[in-house]
Amino acid sequence: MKFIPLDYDYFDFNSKNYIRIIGRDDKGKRVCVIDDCDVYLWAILKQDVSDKEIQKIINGIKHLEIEKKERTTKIEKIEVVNKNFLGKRVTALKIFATNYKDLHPIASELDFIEIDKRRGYDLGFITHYIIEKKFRPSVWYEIEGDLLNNSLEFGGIDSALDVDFCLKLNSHKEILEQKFNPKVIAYDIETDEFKIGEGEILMISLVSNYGLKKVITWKKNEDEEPEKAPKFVEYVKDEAELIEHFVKIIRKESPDFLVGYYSDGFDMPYLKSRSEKHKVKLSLGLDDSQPRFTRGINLSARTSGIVHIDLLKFIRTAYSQYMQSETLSLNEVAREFLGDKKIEFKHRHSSKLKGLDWNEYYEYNLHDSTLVASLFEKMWPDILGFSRVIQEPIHEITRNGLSKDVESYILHNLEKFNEIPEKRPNNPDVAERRHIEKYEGAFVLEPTPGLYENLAMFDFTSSYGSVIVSYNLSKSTFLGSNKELKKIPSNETSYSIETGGETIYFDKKPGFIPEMLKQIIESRKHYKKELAASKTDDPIKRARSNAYKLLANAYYGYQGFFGARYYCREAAAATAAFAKKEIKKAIEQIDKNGFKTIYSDTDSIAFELKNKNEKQTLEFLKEINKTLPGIMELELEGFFKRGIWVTTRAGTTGAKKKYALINKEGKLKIRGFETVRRDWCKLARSLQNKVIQMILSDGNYEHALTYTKEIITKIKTHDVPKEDLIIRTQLKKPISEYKAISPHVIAAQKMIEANIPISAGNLIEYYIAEPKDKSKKKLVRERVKLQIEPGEYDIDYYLNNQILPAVENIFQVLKIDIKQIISGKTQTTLGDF
DNA sequence: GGTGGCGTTTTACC
DNA sequence: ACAGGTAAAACGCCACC
Repeated sequence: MKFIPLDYDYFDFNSKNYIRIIGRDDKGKRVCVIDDCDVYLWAILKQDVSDKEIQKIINGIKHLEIEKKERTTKIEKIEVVNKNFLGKRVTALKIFATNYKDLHPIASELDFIEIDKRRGYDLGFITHYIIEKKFRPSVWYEIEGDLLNNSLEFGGIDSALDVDFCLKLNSHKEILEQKFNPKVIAYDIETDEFKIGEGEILMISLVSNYGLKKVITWKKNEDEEPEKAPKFVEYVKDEAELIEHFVKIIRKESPDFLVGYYSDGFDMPYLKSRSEKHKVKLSLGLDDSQPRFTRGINLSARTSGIVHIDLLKFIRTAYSQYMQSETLSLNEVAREFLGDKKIEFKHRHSSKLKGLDWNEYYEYNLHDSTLVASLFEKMWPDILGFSRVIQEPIHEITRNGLSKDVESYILHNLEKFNEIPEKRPNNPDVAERRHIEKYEGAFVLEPTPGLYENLAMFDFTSSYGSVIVSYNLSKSTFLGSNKELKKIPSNETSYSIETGGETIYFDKKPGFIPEMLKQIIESRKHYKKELAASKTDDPIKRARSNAYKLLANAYYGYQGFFGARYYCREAAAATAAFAKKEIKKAIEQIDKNGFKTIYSDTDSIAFELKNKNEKQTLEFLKEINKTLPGIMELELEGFFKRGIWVTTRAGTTGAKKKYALINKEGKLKIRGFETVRRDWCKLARSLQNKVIQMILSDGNYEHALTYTKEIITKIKTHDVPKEDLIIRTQLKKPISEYKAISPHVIAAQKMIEANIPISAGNLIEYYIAEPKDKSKKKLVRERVKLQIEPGEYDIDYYLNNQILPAVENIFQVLKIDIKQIISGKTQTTLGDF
């Protein structure tokens, strides 16, 4: 039969590990596949251990047993194998045992002096299985096996599972490109208290991608006539019945994916807590099991056989760095991806709702699930693509961070290099790495403030990634520094770079990490090209391209990340240093060839064309690319009609990471300015945006100045609506942990006093109000008010701390002193002094 | 007890 | 739990009057 594996789980039977995969066949039937695989770990031997000694070790460990309450784990066999570890040839013992969970204690028992390292016991059984059997998630297979039909094998697993077929796998063969339309249900709960354990679940909405659309609720107002409720509403008796009914629907529909938004942290734990309270079973699993929660700071909820997805988590790692949205609220994310938005609904406690208010509430609840379902449809190609590229199941792919994604990719590709996996760092290792001094990072050129015309911008494609590949920078290729090496490696065989006052060396013989990254970058290029060439958009190909792009961009950060298996601070430092060297070289070339560099940051260079035209610039680009090392490549980011760079607030130097460009079509590219910062009020941001836009399109300040004066007048006459003055700042940690009590901390305290639940991660909104007593209240935080608090805004604050700083430096480039205009004085020229 | 100056903390961006 | 670089606001603290 044809089969696509979706949900991976494992169980023990007769003390051995079995994998249980649930997926679908091509007819849409639910299928469960049982399989097992070799379980082993590696003991890497020291160099030149004799055969006799090896035999002695084997004899010493082959009778090793790990006694556990529920099982005894034994060594099954031991092989001697030639492998690579961190690029070096090693002889290793492949020690097969009966249970993966006991590999760690076995490793601890291997205390022979000839054994150098123990590896391969900390991958997690599912990852180990996928590597071992190459039965990869989210890919179609032609499979063959023995049907289990009320069989007693595996403790009667098939009869306990709610699937159409259950079989023991004999063989599997990948099939190319077969379409898969998953069955998806999005869900969302509404409660009358936000805190888990303190309120009741009022209603649950369910929306599928095949027509299901429901709100289940036990809340109806007595004076409401039920026939007036929308058709999609289904009433139940009470909260307990609500949960039972929800479970019944999910189990009956048996979707592949149950999708929520922040559902790992809210909906699922809430459901669990309420079901415990009412002593009803939340048996969402196909094996009748309840959701399992992984402990740790970040809750994650796993339902057996039905993959539970918290879309928020996937969005955070896969998209957020490329998104415009300032928060990851469902509302804003839906607006960005779907152009849709949440139905406005003022949340009130359920006791305050009456009559037809409830209908609005139902609609609102349903709409949230509709949004989640649509978002899922949009993101599904990426989820599938990520799962296939990284080779981890969808449950993991949708929750992992970038470092985990990179690491999984590496682990699943080690075999091509005959590599034994490196271990996870232990706590002392991590602690030590975290305390190592930071290394020097990117190069940022200080711009000369001014208004420039006729510009171009180049940037390095996958900059750091291409440096890692071109200079072969990784843990396994790092040779050491001049301070510790007895013999300095030659230029023929190594790359060298200065960083932190020493010279460090990397082998030229390609290492497996740069080689893998090279593959990633090439694949990305390949898919991108294919996409550009085809007339129709292929979401699956686009997704693959996206996955490779994300991986390529995260590799550098991964090597410098303290939690990484393949952590290598030197490789990360060298990457930054080589990138710096290359971009400086490129700037030199640009200036030597008749252009004039204005600004550069990390991997991009903005310059004036001067007397050259666009065609000549592109020809120059081709030429410079011929001189770049390895796979490094510059590309054109764009041509621009005009651009502005300003001074810092202190006014003495050019401000870095802050500029605005406009192209011939009038499209703006604004970086770093307050316009793009969410912790500035709307008024200041939109004014700055307008001013930038007017100056860049006109090339002079007349319109911008007139407009600014209008805004100033509005502020002075208290004519600005409060919502335009709201400042939004994220609360990054619990209130008690703040050493400096800034305005947003005060606002957060006020919210708690007003019974508005907030916690770390929330956006805090407030405005600065006029002080009652003008003489006192010097500090900004003493004038903080929440939007719901009555009061007038503080004119001085908004003029001097929001409006003025937003436009001052921009006008200053055009020699206009906006400060004088704000303070109401007439313009003075130097001549007046 | 207020003020100026400078360092520190904090956020958000590149 | 990817990295470092940078601007800027506001607080915190101390010397000083």
